[in-house]
Amino acid sequence: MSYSSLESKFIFENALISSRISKTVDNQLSVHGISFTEYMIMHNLNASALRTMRRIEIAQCVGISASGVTRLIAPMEKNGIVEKESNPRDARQSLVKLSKVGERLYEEASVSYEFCCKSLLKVFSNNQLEKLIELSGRI
Amino acid sequence: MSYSSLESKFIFENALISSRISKTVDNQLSVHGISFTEYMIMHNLNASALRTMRRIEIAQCVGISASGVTRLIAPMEKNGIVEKESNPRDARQSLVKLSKVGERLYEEASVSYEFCCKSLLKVFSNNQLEKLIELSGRI
DNA sequence: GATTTATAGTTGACTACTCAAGTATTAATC
DNA sequence: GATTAATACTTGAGTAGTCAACTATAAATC
Repeated sequence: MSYSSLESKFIFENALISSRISKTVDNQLSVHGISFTEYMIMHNLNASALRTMRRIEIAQCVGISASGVTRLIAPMEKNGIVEKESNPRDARQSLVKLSKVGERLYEEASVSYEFCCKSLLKVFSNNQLEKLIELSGRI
Repeated sequence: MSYSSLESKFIFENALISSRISKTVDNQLSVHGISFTEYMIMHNLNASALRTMRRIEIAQCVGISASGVTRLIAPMEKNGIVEKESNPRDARQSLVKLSKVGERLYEEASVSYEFCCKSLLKVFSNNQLEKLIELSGRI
């Protein structure tokens, strides 16, 4: 395959690689009944103060739109993974909180997720991984 | 944000970065009326012998399923970008050929694509890009 | 050469989003 | 303090795929 530049080559290959990665992760997480995006949300909720975030914050840190969050959170709430809370200071906001059930599910799924990440990246040394993270972080 | 390992950190960040990249590219290509995936298909068709490929080959080199190709190619055919051909040796196959119109559209879109890639990756030297391509190629 | 198995592609039903427009509320401005 | 502008979120309609089941054809096997 011919490329006009290194840049276009990287963009092409990155698209292929990351689609393969997210399919693998999705597949691995499906035994817990959740998607990669849902796992990312749970990860961010778990790491935040009070395990609570605003919907717009969630959108930003998983890279989807506000309406994407609305549609994604609805079934998670129905399944008891997250709970809806309101901010008494601002009635526009609808806060999302990781429930006890969600916390346990997150911990279980994390085992699969970690395993999956390690096996996807097993060819790399820690040094190489750090280099890769540093480089791609600049994009 | 806390991560359990370098591996999981990379997988998370890669997902965010590549979603941002493909949104940017999609946006840039939208002035030509095509998506990133369509551009990738045209790129592969243009690079192949006789500018013709089987649908399964297309699926593999852009990372989508066979049915995804069917649905993606249909409107491209309607718009005259590609043409359907058949293989006299194997009646199951339905070949896809880049038309003259498609070829010109590809060349025009390539200008935008190249520009977009370069501006996304302008922080990197050629050496760094090669390192990045080499490293991520191992995944 | 009939049957069984594999391959190429399509279709229906679904998921996971997107954008544009709308509602509700808060903040800024006059 | 009324009006305007901005923010937070939801909703309807649409896009870009997925998977499982199907049809058609070709290749392998008996």
